[in-house]
Amino acid sequence: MTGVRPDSTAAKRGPYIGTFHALGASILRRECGHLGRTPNFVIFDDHDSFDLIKKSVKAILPKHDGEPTLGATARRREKTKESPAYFSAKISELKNRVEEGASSTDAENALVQKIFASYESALERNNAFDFDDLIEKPVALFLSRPDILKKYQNRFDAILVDEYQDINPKQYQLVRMLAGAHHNLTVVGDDEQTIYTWRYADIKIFLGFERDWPGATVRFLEENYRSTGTIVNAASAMVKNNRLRTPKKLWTSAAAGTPIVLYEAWGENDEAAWIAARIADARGSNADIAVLYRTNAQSRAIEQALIRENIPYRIFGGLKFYERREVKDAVAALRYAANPRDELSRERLEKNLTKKKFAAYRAALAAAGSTKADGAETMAPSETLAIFLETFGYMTYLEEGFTNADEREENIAELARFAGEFERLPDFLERLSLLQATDDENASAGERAPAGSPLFDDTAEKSGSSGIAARPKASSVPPVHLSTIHMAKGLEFAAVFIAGAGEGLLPHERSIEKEASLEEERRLMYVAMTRAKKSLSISFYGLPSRFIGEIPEEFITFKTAADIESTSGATGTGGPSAGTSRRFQNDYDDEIDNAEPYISI
DNA sequence: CTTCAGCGCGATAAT
DNA sequence: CGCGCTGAAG
Repeated sequence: MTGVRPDSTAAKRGPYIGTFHALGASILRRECGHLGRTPNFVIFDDHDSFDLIKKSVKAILPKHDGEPTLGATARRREKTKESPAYFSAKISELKNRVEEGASSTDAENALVQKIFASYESALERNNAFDFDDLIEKPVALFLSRPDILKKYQNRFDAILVDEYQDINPKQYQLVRMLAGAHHNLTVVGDDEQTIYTWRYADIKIFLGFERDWPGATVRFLEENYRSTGTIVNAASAMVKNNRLRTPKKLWTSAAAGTPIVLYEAWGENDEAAWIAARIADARGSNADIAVLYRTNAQSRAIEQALIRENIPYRIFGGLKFYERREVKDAVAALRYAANPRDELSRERLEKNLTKKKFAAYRAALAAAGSTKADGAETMAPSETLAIFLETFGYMTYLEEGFTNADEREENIAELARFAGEFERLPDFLERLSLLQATDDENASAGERAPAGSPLFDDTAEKSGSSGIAARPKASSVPPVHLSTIHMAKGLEFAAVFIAGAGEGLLPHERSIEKEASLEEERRLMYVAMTRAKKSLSISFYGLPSRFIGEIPEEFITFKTAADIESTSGATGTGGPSAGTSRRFQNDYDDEIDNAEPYISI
């Protein structure tokens, strides 16, 4: 979301550019006093808030322990109702939707409300907000305090929302409030690319724009300036199979270009090897290349293959850096130092690293803090981190307790390096909270650095260069981009590989039953395909994705692992039992290997 | 009261 | 692989 002031004030201040969550965090930083928090509040990530919800559930629900042998049935029951996961989803829904009629039964509702209330007070007690709060709490505040809202309405003379098809009701409520005075609102989006309904994105908001904003001007952009004719036509034909869509006729004046290459692999390692080999061939000619996949776990095989071929890559998202155990421990220590009310972090440290060591840490903090005017909260992050490592004997702990201690130590070192970029602990922690998966080394080169100015001049919101990344790279060729399809939204690459385009993965098995979620998977495939400018390759193993079958044959060149083997003079003339591709495989792929090759185009 | 080792289970997508 | 639970030892 972007807010602009075109007048003289704006010229000085510049536009604010940020995600909804970053904007919300900025607002809360200033206004948290109205919400029972102090400005050093922390932002709990999903994991933290889930833990907190679990505690609320445990405290409120009569525990149904009984016989230990009946654990299986109890578990099954937990899966549906009474489970922390259920309440977590409910609470998130309550925070993201705008109040309408209650849909569940009264009794169920009462229980949810009770746990919700308990969770909310726990958050406040911890001086914390969760992710959903970053939008929800500013909205709630603006509802009760129009005078505060006015201040923010005056901050922006114009607002632009990008990727508008993925806005959710609470975010929309925030936009309506901020644009409420001047109605100077521009939105950009494509309903065909809605891929976040599971985060409560609601396409009705997009479609209702003209109704909500009388006098709005709508411009259609049906000419595609990005991709070759082949890619545009193939993707359009595929996505036309969705029932829920607004008809459009996408076109391009670009040449047809090369056909889409479709590769049937034996298994995920063979697929990865094929992708890596093709990238190795193409490097130099294609400047930017991406490998896109549905689930983060798929990156592992591809990473290994790229390493084998000596191809530098950058991975986006995935097993998030800050979710690793050692990073979480260190961050918990920092959070606690900044915010002693953070019980969750305290408990983590006590449980993982013993209470005794935690007590030593707290004492060391107090000692260090007493030499400072403002206490420990304003220590430099590096300083606090050093105290943590020292008092917990953390490096020794890693070396003694883990086989991959080296890697974990490197992660700590990386965290320390990053911490060194910040002077104030709260700034560092906020950056970590919002950073999440979108770490990007390029930001330090200025490319993706936040271009906007702070929300208000008086807040010292330092935007240090971000970047937590640890991947080998060299050479002048840009590294290959690895990410989920979700994370590639809005990006483009000369060459794109879509990996794992088989039934079960894309569409994902958890989405094939309901039509709506299946159609979202199809839009996901559409997003993936249309990231490519010149060259698109799709690969799979096992059953090919139904979406592949929806691409007209004329756009596709088909290859199989067996083809590659016979043309490269290897033994085995195809057939699923050919053993030569074994060298790419490991034990996990057996079931997949034995599947019949099957193609329906 | 604290700590630790052992076991069984579940694991889409992410700000 | 990372968790929560268990039971037993420190």
